[in-house]
Amino acid sequence: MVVDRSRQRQAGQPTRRQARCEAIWRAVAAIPRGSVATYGGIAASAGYPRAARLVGYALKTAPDALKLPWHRVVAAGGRIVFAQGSRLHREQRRRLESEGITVRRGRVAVARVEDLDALLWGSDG
DNA sequence: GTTGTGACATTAT
DNA sequence: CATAATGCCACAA
Repeated sequence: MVVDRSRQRQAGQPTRRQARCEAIWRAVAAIPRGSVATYGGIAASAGYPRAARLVGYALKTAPDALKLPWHRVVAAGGRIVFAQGSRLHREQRRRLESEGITVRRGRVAVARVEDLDALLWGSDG
């Protein structure tokens, strides 16, 4: 049995990044309509706690064909990560309000977002 | 191998 | 509430 520490991955196998991105994409796709989740919550739901930044990377590189509900992903405290006035900010706000979620001063008008992403991992929703 | 950066989070000040 | 410092994972130079 050969032991190649430097190149464990076989040719054609998915890279770590790809595997993580796929898990993250699935977690994002699982966000119920009308709810919002945090980057950290998605990372945890995907099985990678503390990988909130990776969620951002995954969303940025996500193929449009997946039609992911990226607008349901907000930062801790329900804040929209995009700068107010930016195109993506208005886009996300518009999509959220389209689902009945109110946005005030760059934040979703949800009492506790943590409770929401908490129901994502544990409860059936 | 080091440094800088990014759709982030947490903690300290 | 605003800033700064760390931690986190992955990528680009």
